[in-house]
Amino acid sequence: MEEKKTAGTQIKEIAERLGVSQSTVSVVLGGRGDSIRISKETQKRVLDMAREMNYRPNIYARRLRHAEEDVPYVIAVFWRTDGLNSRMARFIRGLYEASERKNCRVEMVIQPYKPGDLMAHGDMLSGNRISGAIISGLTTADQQELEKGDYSIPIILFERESAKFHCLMTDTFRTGEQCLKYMAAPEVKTAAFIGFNNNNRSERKMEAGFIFGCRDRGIKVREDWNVYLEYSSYEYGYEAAEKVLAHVELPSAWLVADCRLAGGVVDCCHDRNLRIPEDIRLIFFEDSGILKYNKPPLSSVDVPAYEMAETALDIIVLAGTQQMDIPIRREHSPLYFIRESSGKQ
Amino acid sequence: MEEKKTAGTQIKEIAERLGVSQSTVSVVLGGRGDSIRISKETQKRVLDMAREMNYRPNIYARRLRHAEEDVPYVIAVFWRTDGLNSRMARFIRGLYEASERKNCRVEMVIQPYKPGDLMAHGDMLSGNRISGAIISGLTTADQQELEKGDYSIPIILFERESAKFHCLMTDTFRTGEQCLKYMAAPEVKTAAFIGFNNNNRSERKMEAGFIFGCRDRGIKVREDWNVYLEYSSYEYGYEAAEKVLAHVELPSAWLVADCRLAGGVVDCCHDRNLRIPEDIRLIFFEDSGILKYNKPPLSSVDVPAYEMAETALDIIVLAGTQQMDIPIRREHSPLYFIRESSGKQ
DNA sequence: CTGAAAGCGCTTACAG
DNA sequence: CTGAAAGCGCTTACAG
Repeated sequence: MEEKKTAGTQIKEIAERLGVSQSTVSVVLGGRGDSIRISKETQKRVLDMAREMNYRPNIYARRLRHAEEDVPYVIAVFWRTDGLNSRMARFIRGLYEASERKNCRVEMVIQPYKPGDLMAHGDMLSGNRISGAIISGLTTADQQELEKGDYSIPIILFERESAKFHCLMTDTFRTGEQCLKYMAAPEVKTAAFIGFNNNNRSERKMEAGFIFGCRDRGIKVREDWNVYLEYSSYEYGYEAAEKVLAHVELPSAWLVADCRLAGGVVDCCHDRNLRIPEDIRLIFFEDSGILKYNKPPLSSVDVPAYEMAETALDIIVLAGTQQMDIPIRREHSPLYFIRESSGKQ
Repeated sequence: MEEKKTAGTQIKEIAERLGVSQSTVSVVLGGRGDSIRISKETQKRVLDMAREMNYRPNIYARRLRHAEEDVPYVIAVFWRTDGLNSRMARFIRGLYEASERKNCRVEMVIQPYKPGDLMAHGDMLSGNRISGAIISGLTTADQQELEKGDYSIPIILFERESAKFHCLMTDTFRTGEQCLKYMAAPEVKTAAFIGFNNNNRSERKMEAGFIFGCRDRGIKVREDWNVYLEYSSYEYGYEAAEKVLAHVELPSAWLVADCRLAGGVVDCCHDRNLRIPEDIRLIFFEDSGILKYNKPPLSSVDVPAYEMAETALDIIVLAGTQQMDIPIRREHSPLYFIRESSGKQ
């Protein structure tokens, strides 16, 4: 009465209904019915009943039973569905190779989530179901919900500030300054930042660093020249470039917060007969394959996914034994890919 | 004596060494020492011993203990480390969204592997540790090793033929024919295929389809015009284009087996003052972001990762209850992205 | 050919 | 504040 049963069917139930023993059911369901010489008829009855009762084996019970020699770290990687791109793949690779270098077994569970709906997978984070979690692409709302919970596993946020969880980030303020530095030149008169509406602190700091860099160098930049977009696409990039061009004086230096805007930005400049980098200097955030082989090659700056993966693994391993009351906060330097579009050095 | 113990430390051992009970150790290690009011001293002793003995909790035991209401399918996705790109991310997304549509819980474990070394992770496939496996990027050698084993879970190969495992593929012969059809025109005189050395049947069939299509239309194509590369990169693409250009008569139509060659191929044509598509028509295999925004936009054909993910999930769910003696083989139609580079339709 | 029982490693009432 | 015991769902010797 009191005791709640699990929702799913278990082997025991199948056995009871059929009036056979658990082992018989287990063996048949495990595909070893023939080798153990269970009668064909019994096998069929078991299989039919399993189907009828919609039986699904509990993988965790099986694994426990098999008692693996070397228990792996089970690491959940939460990634936004709209960010499932090559950067995610790079991160996975980084995590894999870090685990090889450290010679520790890792099982990577990738858990996509819809922005704003992270907590739909909240049960994964509680009850010690995993060794640790890495969460990327968090929105402010998701983070608020997340912070409400109480977790006993290490949780690592990417590019987000938190007093409660471990944070791995790039120093974006400095990145903004540095990007301006790469593009600055005596002839550069104005600058602009093309970013997003979504209230992301990390990006704001990049913008701030960029603007302060401009101030230091006497390059004009005004908040109302900057453009804030809803979304990243070719079309938005084109439109953003048009808007900026309505204001800035040439030559100008632009820091663009997402490489998926690159095609549109570059084409707009081209359509207006503006030369890159002579008239417009450009650096994009995130280094995708489109940039390097553009004419001219486009400069970019990217998150060091590879190193961040290694640090994340370090934290999870450490948290395995250490009691970590104070969350770790680590800033990595970004990766700069300086090519022609930002002007000659 | 007989009985083998697991390699790792268990809570029981810690408790024995410390002369306390398992529950005490469990509670402290679970981070609930304070709320259960275990003395600070005991807590410290437990924590220290756990560290000393290098204790790592068995996640599977924990999960079993928590007896989740709804047991998920645990699906391992094997992916080659050198192929961890946006296509993998797209596939993960396809699998995730398919699981949502079907309303069935899926835990995706992504297991990167080095080509030629798949079986280093072979234990994951045996002993019913997972509900099913999807293997992408298999080399011939890896497949041979794989076929030797005996598995009771559904294993699904991507773009590989097998009599033993389920196979999800695109009809590449037809793809080759179809690509030629898109590029064929009265003025096209010759054609060439740029591919790889690696003996991949799927690609060979694409080449064959392409060549037979040429034959049907009286377009000249000779095996020694075709180029087979070691690797995919800008440089190899450039080099390949140079080699082909030493032979073919213009205008010509090329089917190029990997989009990462695109930059080099396009630049080589450009450097020789050849126009796309007037002099050279091009279609690439795999649709990456570089293609669409090239000048001119490049045509491509790609694997329908999204649909394949859905079919893969179907198979795994089906195999959960059904005894599937005969492996399923399913051919999906590829996705064509026909743009300017293949000539006007 | 089939069944009863042990046990994988953990957590959690419950009793003291 | 701590310990003994039950049990999560499964598989596998072992005995019949």
